[in-house]
Amino acid sequence: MSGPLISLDYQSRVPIYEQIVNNIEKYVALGILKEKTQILSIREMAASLGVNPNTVKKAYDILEGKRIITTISTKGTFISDDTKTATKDKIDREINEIKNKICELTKMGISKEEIIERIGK
Amino acid sequence: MSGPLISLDYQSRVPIYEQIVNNIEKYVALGILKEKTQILSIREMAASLGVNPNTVKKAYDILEGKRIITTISTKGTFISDDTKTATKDKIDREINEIKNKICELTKMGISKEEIIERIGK
Amino acid sequence: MSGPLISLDYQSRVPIYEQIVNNIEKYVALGILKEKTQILSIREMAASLGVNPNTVKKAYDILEGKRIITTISTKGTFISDDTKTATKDKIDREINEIKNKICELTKMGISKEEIIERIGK
Amino acid sequence: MSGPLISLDYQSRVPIYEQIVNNIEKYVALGILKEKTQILSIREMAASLGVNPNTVKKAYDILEGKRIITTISTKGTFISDDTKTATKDKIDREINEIKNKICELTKMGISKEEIIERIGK
DNA sequence: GTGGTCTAGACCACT
DNA sequence: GTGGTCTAGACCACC
Repeated sequence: MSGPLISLDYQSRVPIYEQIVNNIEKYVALGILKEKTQILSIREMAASLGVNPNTVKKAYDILEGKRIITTISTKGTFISDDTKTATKDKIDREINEIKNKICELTKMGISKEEIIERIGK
Repeated sequence: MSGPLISLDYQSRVPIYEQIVNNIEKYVALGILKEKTQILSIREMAASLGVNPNTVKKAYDILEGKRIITTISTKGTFISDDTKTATKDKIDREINEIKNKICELTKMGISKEEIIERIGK
Repeated sequence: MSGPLISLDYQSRVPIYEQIVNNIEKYVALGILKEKTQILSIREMAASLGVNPNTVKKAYDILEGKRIITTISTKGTFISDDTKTATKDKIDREINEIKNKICELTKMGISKEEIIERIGK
Repeated sequence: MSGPLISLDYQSRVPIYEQIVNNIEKYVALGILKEKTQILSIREMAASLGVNPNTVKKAYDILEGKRIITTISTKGTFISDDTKTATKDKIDREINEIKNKICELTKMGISKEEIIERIGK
């Protein structure tokens, strides 16, 4: 079994397990990982990334807490039946962060027009 | 001597000294801390925040490296004479992050119009 | 041949074979599965639950040990002639667990009256 | 620094880290561990229980997820400022479990009076 | 000293 | 084979 490429940055302050979480979250949001799809087993994922299985386990635990994946012992790990809420949450969070940043910029005296112009098309 | 409120999040992965740096950088960019203004001494800042003076020292060292503040022996610590470049850098970084986030959202299938609408005015 | 619905929770820490045991124990105690009734064969049960026959085998072995079911070679598997002791044991265990829980609640400062009220009728 | 005794059962199917969670949850619900109290550090707790620090870490992570404790890096671990909701949740769960058990018993043909009688006063 | 992360590897139960 | 737990111990940043 294979899967989409997960990219890790070992220099980042973001821990490996969280990068794995973010990557999978992103692929689910992008629709690349579809509901009920089986994903790599902990051992496979660990081998493919060159990290320790425990690190992958921690990532999977967090994803399970976020209801993005479901784990069936001795069967494997699967994308949840319903990923819509999780995806919606992620989008909401992103929109909010953009709002905050724009808010900060306007407080610094940058006009909305200027922001839009600088962001480009 | 007092100063604008610096907010610390002890749960954050961002170290305290860096949060202090970010806070002061922000207040300078916002024009709340103006050029040549004297800011709290290391000891005062440490006391007001309830953190170790070494932590504040580290923050001030970094701010000095970024030429945002200047320490004059026996006189105290002051916002630099020229904060324009530092502010410009910060704005550039913010704009870039917004760009990235918008890029991610469009990849998730959210149209530019929808993003604009959801951000509001 | 069919039978009452057996519900499995793959997320539970309780192993599948034990969940099967508990389900059948419960149906016997409830009188839904009556004495001398024939139940599904290992293969049928396995197929109907979508689990491995070995898992069902293990459950049936345990039930047989508890004298709740009896297997007659080439004939099939049946609820035992006498299920009263098994049922009585199960009730005793339940009562005990309720006692323990009430005990914990009172230690937390919840009065007997409050517990009774909150449980309802 | 010391703290209330935490009892572990190594034979139990309930993992060590979860037993630690349950113990601390219980002490908080009982009011033995009060809000803002500092609890044993990961290393101290590990030493006092004779388990690995990672096991304690996992327990503390879960408790933090349940907002029962708060961790301040380099400072230590503390009972949350507000434990009322957590305690209320725990009580609600207990009540619910009692309800379920009573429900099962009545379905087995045990009358409410009989249950009350057997539980005792 | 504190917590946070990660590795390496073991053992277990379940299927 | 799978996931679940646990140990032992390392290294790190922060304070």
